[in-house]
Amino acid sequence: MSTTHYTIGTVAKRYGITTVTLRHYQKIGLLHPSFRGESGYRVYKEEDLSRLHFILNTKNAGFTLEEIKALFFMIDNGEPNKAVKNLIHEKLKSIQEKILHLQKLTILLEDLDNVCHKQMAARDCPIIKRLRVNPSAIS
Amino acid sequence: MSTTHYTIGTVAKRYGITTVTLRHYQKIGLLHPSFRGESGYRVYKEEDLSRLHFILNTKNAGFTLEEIKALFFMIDNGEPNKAVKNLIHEKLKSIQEKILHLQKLTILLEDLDNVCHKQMAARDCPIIKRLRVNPSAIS
DNA sequence: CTAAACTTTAACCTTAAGGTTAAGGTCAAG
DNA sequence: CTTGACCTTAACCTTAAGGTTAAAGTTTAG
Repeated sequence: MSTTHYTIGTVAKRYGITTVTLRHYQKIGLLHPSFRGESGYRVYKEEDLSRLHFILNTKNAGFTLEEIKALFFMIDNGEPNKAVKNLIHEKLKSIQEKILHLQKLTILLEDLDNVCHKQMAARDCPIIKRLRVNPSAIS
Repeated sequence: MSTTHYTIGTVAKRYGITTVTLRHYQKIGLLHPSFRGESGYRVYKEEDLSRLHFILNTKNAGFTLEEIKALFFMIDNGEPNKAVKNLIHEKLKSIQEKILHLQKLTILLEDLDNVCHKQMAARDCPIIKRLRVNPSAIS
């Protein structure tokens, strides 16, 4: 039950991040160390690490730091789970849109690739001509 | 064969961009007006508009302004088309990676969504617990 | 001729998520 | 006790692609 204390560097190493990142998280109000030692050094406790876990995992799940802050707010204020689900649904929607856009780009680029022959000089390449001349070749 | 001249605002309106954008393109060396009038105003000619077409189309195709600069360099220096194709292939590869990543995220988020019930308080939500507790639940 | 609309420049702001640097204080090991 | 590793802060830099603002000069329409 010994309440273990960690300095910023120790925490950073353990989680594969940098001390700059931890200070940044503090500055934007995402993760504050439990307290400061006499020297003014940040002191992190287990519960801080748990919170950091959450942050890193959620970030990895594609949420921005701002969104994670919103999540914490919901959790701390006992808001209904519905809000959390909504956030996830919005995320899913925006991801679907991104995927769709990228798939369109893929088709376009493959198309451009096909009309183009290796030996040609770049300035004569149909890719170039097509991009240069036709205003609505690409949407 | 009248060489038509355009001011920056006219060009911007015609292409649905702003004058800021045009100045920006000039600053980064992407598009220079053919010359300046007596007043110092930028004067764009047809060939500048053609180049602008190319820029906007290519940008829409997912290339960054830096990459478009590189394309212009290839074209101007008569580099072989192979270089252009290579750029496209790299673009395609990075797009595929992005799509894959987004698809993984989708699965993860749908998974989280499913384990979560609307009525619960956010702090008790399995989503939250899962994200909080398990360091490797998310990759 | 005058007011509105347009243009010029430089310099700063924006998002996201930190990185870098400077100038200094602190802690642990030898 | 001193050296090196670690910590502090503030302030600025980074990417991408512009947006905003200010203070001034120019052009055009009524």
